[in-house]
Amino acid sequence: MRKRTAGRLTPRDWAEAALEALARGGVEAVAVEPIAAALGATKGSFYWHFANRESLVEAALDLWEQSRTDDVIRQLEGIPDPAERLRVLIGTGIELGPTDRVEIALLANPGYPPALRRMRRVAQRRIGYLADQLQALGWTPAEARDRAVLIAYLYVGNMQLAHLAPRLVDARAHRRQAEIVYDALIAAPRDEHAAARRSGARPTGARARSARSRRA
Amino acid sequence: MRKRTAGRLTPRDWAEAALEALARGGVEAVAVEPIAAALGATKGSFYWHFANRESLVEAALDLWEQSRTDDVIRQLEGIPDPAERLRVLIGTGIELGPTDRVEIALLANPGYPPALRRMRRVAQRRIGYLADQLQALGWTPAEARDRAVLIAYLYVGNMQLAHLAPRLVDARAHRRQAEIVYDALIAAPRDEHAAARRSGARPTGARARSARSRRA
DNA sequence: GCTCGTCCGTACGCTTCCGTACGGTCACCA
DNA sequence: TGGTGACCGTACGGAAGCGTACGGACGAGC
Repeated sequence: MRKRTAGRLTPRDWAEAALEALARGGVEAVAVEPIAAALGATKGSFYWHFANRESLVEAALDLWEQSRTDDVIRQLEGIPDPAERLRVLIGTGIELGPTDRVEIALLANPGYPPALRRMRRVAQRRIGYLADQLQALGWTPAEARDRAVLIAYLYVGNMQLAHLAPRLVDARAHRRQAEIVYDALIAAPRDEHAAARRSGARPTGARARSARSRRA
Repeated sequence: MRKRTAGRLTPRDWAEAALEALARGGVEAVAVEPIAAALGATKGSFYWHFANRESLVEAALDLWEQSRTDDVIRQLEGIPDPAERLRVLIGTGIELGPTDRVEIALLANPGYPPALRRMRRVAQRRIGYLADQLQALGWTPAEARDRAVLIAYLYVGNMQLAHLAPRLVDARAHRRQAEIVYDALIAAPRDEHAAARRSGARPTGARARSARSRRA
């Protein structure tokens, strides 16, 4: 819905406007004429910068892919501790999830290969990165990968359901659930210190409870 | 793609054909003329049975909703043990997930209220049912609900990613991951017998491993 | 065998969108 | 200050799909 600021439009302007349309209504909403109207321009401008609608969709998808991989990973590079990286990723990831309507829209188009390719790449990079962090925490490569896949499932599922039924994902419930996930799938296999730290800070939490019951 | 069998078509015929279109290409693929062609009929027939395209989409959605709630639950009623019910649900649920392209297609249309309503109902019934089973296993209502939500996340995420990258979900990996989920989120909080049984049957598994490390 | 209601085909207008053709505008540079 | 090329608007043709109008076929009941 942005209006044109300067007199001239760049391909980037069109791609960003297309990304907004993508977030609103999926691939089918990336239509040249409505986007042109939203930009305060006409098709004459569009077909100067792009060959056809297809290339506009691909440009928008590229923008999205980059924001979901490189940008996120670069942002996490500042955090030295892999456990903390995972915490931030789980937290902000799920926090950011509901707002990422583009991904929701993309998950929808089973028959659109360009979107499929990018989703696949994003998923693989996510899982690879998660597995690396888990290995750094002491999990074997095989265990790390299985757990990374499960975390990716949780991420996607949470995003979808948060969008469907926001009540499921209020802040408190989300914190509780994140804690369960952390204890159940992430917590280092041989690092009882961290677990004790968390249990100490939150003595009635799930971890302390399940640990107790397991020792009983 | 079914052809017309008898001379006359029923609304049910149209709804089922629409459901197939829904599975293939999402809501936007539910178009009157193509479906009429697939049925070997024309729009003249369609507009006799339905007021407009909208009502056809809703009929298809109703068909889907029923198959995802009542039908599944009724099928599980035959299993007496709640733990076994959950095992079957996790197993066949994830097994059946990748084939359920309708749900994938529906998750895609954030801006379509009729689909949203039904997805919400399905999600809530799923979570409620899962929570009931978990309570029957000894979890408190609050814990059962959090875990049920997480399992629903896993279900949806698995379905999505299995569709995206089938290699992530080969049978072996899926079995391993299901076991991790079972141990981490489901296994009864006070029932160490079941855990021991599973550990005995699969001594090098994740549960035995993490249990050992937790006792160390 | 006639009638009537059910069911379906054909034909049409309307809208939305894609892509093309072509002419106009404006900055910049020689 | 005239020209050039980047940029954009207008106008058009075509395709796909929605919904309507209307007429024909066909079986059930009288």
